[in-house]
Amino acid sequence: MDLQKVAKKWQARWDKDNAFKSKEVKKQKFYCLEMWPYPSGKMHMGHVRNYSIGDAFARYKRMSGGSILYPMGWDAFGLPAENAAIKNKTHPRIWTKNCIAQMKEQLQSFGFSYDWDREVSTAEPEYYKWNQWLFQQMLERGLAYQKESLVNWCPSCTTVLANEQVEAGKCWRCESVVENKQLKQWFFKITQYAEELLRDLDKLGTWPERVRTMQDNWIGKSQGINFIQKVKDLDLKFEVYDSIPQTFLAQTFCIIAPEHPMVKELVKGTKQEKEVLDFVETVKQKKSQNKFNIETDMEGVFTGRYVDNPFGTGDLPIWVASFVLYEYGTGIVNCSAHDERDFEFAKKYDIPLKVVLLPKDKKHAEQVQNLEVFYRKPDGILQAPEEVKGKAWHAAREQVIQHIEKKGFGKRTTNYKLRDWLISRQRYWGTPIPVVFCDKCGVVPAKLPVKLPDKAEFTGEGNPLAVDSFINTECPKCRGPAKRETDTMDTFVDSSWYFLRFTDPKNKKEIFSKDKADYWMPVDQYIGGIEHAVLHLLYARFIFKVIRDLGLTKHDEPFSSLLCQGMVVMEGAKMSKSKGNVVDPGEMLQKYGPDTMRLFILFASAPEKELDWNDDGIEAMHKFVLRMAGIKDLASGDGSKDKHLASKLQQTLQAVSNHLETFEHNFAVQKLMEITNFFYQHKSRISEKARNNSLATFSQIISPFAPHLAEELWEGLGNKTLVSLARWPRYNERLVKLEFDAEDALIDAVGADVAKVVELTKIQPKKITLFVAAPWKRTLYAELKELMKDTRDVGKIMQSLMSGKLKPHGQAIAKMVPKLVSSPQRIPAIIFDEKQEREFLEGLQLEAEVMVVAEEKASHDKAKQALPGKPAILVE
RNA sequence: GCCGCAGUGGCAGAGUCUGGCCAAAUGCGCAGGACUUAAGAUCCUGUCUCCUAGCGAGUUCGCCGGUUCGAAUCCGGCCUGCGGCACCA
Repeated sequence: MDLQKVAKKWQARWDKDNAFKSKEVKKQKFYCLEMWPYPSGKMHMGHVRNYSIGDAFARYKRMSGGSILYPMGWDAFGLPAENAAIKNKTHPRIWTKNCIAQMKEQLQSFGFSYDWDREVSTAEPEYYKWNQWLFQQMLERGLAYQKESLVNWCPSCTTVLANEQVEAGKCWRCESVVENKQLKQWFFKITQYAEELLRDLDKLGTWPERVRTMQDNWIGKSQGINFIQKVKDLDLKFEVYDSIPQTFLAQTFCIIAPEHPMVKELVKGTKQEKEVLDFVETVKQKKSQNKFNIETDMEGVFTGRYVDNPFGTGDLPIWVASFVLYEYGTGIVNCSAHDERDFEFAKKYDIPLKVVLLPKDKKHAEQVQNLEVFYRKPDGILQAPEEVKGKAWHAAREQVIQHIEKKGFGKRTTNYKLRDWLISRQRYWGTPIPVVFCDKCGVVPAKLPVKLPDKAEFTGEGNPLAVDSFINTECPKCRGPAKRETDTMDTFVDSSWYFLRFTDPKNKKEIFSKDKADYWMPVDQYIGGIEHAVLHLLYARFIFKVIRDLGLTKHDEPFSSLLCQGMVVMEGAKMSKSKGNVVDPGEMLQKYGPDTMRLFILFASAPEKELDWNDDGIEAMHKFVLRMAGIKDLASGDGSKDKHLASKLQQTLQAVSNHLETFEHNFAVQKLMEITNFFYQHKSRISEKARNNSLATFSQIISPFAPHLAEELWEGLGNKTLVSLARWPRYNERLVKLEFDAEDALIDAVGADVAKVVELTKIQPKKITLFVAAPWKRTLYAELKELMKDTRDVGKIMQSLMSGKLKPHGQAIAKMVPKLVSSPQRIPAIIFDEKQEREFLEGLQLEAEVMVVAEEKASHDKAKQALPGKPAILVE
């Protein structure tokens, strides 16, 4: 079979029949979505994996009935296109269009069952117009705002970045060291949704735990106290935030971030002014070049000012300290001996310290008291305030907070690490931020859409939008002269609501129709890389909630179920050009065809785990695909295994269905291998009729994994329809059970004739069988039935015993039996050998009634002797 | 440092939730056989150790200990590896 030809043939047929078109109909809906790609032109293995997983699931759901939405589109704005344009002296639009065309062709050659009628691209005005509309809605509601602040600047991308896009001080895209700059930028007020974003994580029970944890950490909620403090000799008040306020009475000094504007006010006119401002400059310099290192640069200067201490424990000197985070809390912190950094800082500058927390160990306590060592442990004993004296640091928290509130020192406050989302970018290839600046009217929403000007120069120097022809415009309000915003939006904004546009991609009047969105949303299954655990997945949740608050959807969360597939690696290392271990899916596709590729990628690893690519593996899978294709040509046999085949097929169907539901594709493929082997192994005992019957079901269940081969097999059986649209077969419980016939017979037999049990269990002549049943009044059959059903443990034991596979030692049985007999469950049968028998009889001391069934006269006599008065029968 | 996850045969990777049909699926690799002039492909068999070769015995699932008649599986401690966050007071 020419697999390449087969693939092309069915792709053309699907296309011609428009087979995968989705409709809003009165059926159970299912929205399956993969994180859409940035059109770089070439797919990488990660894409293939992502979409193979998604397509298998979508195809399965489609066959299971119901209406399915499975769309695809392009996250087409972004830096690579612009950089490519600069490099190749072309226009990003042209470059992107080419890339999309290439990538679409590749996607289609893999046979993914997308509804291409819904294709959208963020770089088209039809799409980004609504991006701009959304921005203006947010602007109107104060959710989009402009602010001058210290921001992350990537010198290589020549644009600012959001906090989420900085990883360990480096740009997420190009890994350049990020600098700090003071700039006026546009932000989205994601912090307004911090609490809800955190709380609703609980609704996302089917999301991977680690994604939820990562978002939880990123939002970083903490609860503590805000102290309101007054500067001595100045008419100046400020707040400090303390999330661990138990040791507040140990506070002996106060530190302020160098970036804090209050520093200037504090030192104005003092003799420290110059020294402090110089220090501030040095630290800022270091930070902006990212040369700041907490280990070596823990420095500070005294401002000459004091806090008028409200606790009555002496005034607190205010220092400017390099390590204070301006962005967190209020940027000013009260310090005590019970924080490691503060302790070290105080030691370095000889600032007095006070201790309110001591360990139980006396020697240790003395060291702490003498400030020889730093100390803070949850089980440390608080010495102050009086109200909690003697209590543990950890346990006293709530009480201390109440004390602080009662005294009026401060008030309970919640703090988040989450910062507002910086969305402006100083680049061309993105959605223009749709505002104009008018001298008269201020910031005014622009008329939509604000199209990207086609004529632009891509030199790599400066923002191509920052040219007069684009900037100069007219104010929509007063018709006077005005200037356009030249920044574009972070492309993460584009992709924060695309799943909604897919529900109504061609709408010219609205961002999407509420009815259609309400029908399809939320996305039932979302699939994509873990690298977006915080970035895209947090932004999308935020924007979705904003959209809800605009009244455009009734749901709270966009993605009810999430799967994060693992990376594709080679020999343990991430595929990268520099390592030279990149496998090109295009080449592989040429060589093996789509079915082999898809099967291999699904089989090689569980979806959420790493996938180690190896060439032998795909070669082996290719053989397997050919093997499946060859089933139909096998010589047929006498039919003695037909029933077994039917049973095996039903088992496979059941297993594959379950594995598909739970994304255990690797196991599903394994089951397909097993049954394929069965066809081959027993070909001489399978009739042609049975084989063809089975093959029909077989082609249905391989359809999500190897759709092209499935169609070919299906057609080969005389079907004119598409197997991709066939109904997923239902499994037949009775047939699944066929394999357990032997056990059923056993149970039936036991009811009729105890002796038969012995026969059925195929006991060796040398062994004896003991049935311990209490009370013996009821038939063994009833006992068995009850036991098998009601108790797991005994049921399991029963199964093991009956199949003869469990052979516990006599001693063990002796101990086990009384326990079981005295409990509501009873053990009806035990099989063991002579040696065990002896141990058993010696060890057995039970009150319950016992019946002995022995196979040999000697064993029978022995048992009777050991258990006088117990019924015993001999089976020969 | 904090949080989360994992450690099973030559390799990849099941089994762990719910203890016993577990010497442990499946695939790769390896060995032998059939077919073939041969190679490849394909098919079959074997693949922890020992032997008298068996519905045989022994030793295994990171290490140590505990619970249990019984532990890869449950509990406690330790070691190792991975991921995320990290100057958040």
